[in-house]
Amino acid sequence: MSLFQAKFDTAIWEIVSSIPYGQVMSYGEVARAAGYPRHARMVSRAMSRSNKALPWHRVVKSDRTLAFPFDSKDYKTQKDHLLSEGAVLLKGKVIPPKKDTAEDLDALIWGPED
DNA sequence: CCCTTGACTATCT
DNA sequence: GAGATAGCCAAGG
Repeated sequence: MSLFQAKFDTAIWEIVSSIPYGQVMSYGEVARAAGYPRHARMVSRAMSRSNKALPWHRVVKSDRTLAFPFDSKDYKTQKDHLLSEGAVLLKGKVIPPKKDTAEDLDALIWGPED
């Protein structure tokens, strides 16, 4: 295992573990927060290398859609986890369950249909 | 080495 | 907003 992976993986795992219940971060945001800008594509690799239980389902693409193919099993698994945490998928985009701001209520009530 | 592969992104049309 | 395009960068063949 390369030295890069050793440090990179640890940094990534820490950030992913810090994502609050029901919330999400993009691969690029995680990479940046871990101190590795431009390494968005490495984030998924670091997560799949983890043997511990990581809330990987809280990591999505920069446009807030899921990274897996729509018909894949992984897509369904991730979606189920997010839904169970109170999030909602609108037009494929994850909407976190914050019900205390007018902005989010507007998104739920007036946002585009399915 | 050179080439290909991604659970990616920003920036054009 | 949906494609296309060009960067991105470690791994593995």
